[in-house]
Amino acid sequence: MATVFDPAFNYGQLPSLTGFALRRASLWDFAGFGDAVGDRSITPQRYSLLEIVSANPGLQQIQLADILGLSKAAASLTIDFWQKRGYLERRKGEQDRRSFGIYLTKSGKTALARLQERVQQHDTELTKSLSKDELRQLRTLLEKVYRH
Amino acid sequence: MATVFDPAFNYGQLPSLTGFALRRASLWDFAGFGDAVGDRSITPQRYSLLEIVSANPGLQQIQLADILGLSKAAASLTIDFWQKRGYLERRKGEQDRRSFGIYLTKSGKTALARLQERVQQHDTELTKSLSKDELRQLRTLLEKVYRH
DNA sequence: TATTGTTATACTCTATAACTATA
DNA sequence: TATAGTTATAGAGTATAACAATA
Repeated sequence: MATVFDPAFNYGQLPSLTGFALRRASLWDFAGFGDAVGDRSITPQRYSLLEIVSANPGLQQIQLADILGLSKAAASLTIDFWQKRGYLERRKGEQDRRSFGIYLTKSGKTALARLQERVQQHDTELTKSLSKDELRQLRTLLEKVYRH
Repeated sequence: MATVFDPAFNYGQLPSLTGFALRRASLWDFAGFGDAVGDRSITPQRYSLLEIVSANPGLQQIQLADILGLSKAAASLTIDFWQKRGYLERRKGEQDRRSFGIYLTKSGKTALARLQERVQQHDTELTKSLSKDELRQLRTLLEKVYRH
């Protein structure tokens, strides 16, 4: 699939940019993600929401939107996506009846466990050319970049 | 803007994934790119095309599409974007009159030089929390990831 | 017949804004 | 009046397919 780097061409200043390297690595990851989890409609973005719901049961949709950097409309649609599959449910808030708490369903928990395995495998595959030590280094350096 | 990481929430398994870290760093870069170059319609993707044309004058559109992982239609539109600004031109091929060679115009060269400066600054800003040595390490490790 | 590039069309993902229901 | 969520709509950016020109 997607050409990530073709040595036959000159990339000009691009190889001197860390942003370009980050983008290529990220696209490379993205390109294999859907196949790795066995369903191309499951994107890293959608998977992230499921993970965050799992780790923080009962969040409001607007909070999920904030965490993921989405509009509330987009968050709503992402929740729809998982709800249609029976993995997430909206529970009417008891104190504040305008809002919902978002929860994994029982089958959502099972499905997520299976997804986590495959995502883990995919991630291991992504970084297979790195030693354990190099992997730890990479993660530390990446965190320094975005955790300003 | 965009929340990249909010310590108030639990990110579940996500922080254990290198792919997730790559994505966050890349989005963080992307988020500031348009403002850094002073024009939000200039995306990393569009900038990349301009760079590659500059470094490989005369490529066919289909080659640019290949390098950037785009359809030929998308490459055509990206070239349109720059051509409308007077930065790129299509020159009819002399041997093969079906195709064009893509070239920077004179004002394109000037504009690119200015863009390169700003992109460079943006990239420096992106990685300002890393020492020279750490930056070199990061680049080496990233290359290992996507240059399988 | 095959290939380069353009155009038409459609799809996905996103945001904004208008709306409903609660507060 | 303000807020949580939904829905309508529109705008990017992408791909595929049909097309024109040329090989």
